[in-house]
Amino acid sequence: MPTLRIVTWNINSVRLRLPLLTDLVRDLAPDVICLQETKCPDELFPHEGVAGLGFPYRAVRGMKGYNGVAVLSRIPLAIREGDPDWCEKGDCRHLGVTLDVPGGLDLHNFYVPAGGDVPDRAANPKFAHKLDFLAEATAWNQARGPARRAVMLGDLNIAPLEHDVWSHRQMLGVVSHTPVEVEALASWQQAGAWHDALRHFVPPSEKLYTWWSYRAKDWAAANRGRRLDHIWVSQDLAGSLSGCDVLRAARGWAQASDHVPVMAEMKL
DNA sequence: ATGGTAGAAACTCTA
Repeated sequence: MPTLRIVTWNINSVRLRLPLLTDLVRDLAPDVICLQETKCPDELFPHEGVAGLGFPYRAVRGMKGYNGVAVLSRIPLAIREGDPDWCEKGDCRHLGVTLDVPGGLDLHNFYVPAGGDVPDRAANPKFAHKLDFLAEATAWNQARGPARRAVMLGDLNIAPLEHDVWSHRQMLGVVSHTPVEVEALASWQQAGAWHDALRHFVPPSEKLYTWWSYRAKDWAAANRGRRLDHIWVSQDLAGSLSGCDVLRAARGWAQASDHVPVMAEMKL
């Protein structure tokens, strides 16, 4: 039974942190790596460096300065055509591919808008964009029906559960954990009947973070993290899940991203 | 109520 390891990581500049991918590959041995915030136009993507790490199949969707997603794979893949241009912005926040495994496997790599600082749709256009993006994604999944043989992952910029943040009470008014965002994410998850691969293994009573702010004096001592990065699988794959990992040590690497890699393993 | 840090890019935006 072939094992498939999939990693999602908001790398926060693929060119700056290309050397850290070596450490990620060493520590997690992924078959597929999904990146967000590559901040790199496609013509400048470091293809040779990534190929040298053992990822001959790559799909990239980047732009200058902001956003950008990429899928790096040991397994052949095809870029999905016809997926939406979210909020008609052309801003490189989604890349859908089909992996060439027996039976095929759809993989959707998302970078959901962060949403700015003020959790008010009327006062803050970035928050409105985040909610609109989530509503579009929900409608998209609703129209397609429950996902089958599919993985949905990325930096979703929402920490949905009480123990996905360091203090539920103190975070209720902070963008990423407000009730309106949490409800929107739950609607999306329900629309696709997605199964949370990390919480499949880690009980909801246990704290679990994938992001720690750059602004803390000592991120590890303060440990005021949030679980913003997610891996969801379709219900038909839930029984195939065989493990997961959050590479917390990556937050302590030299020139670290503020997000750490998150891995799910399944026996296909 | 505010500022703290980081990256890309280019004198400012986004997170």
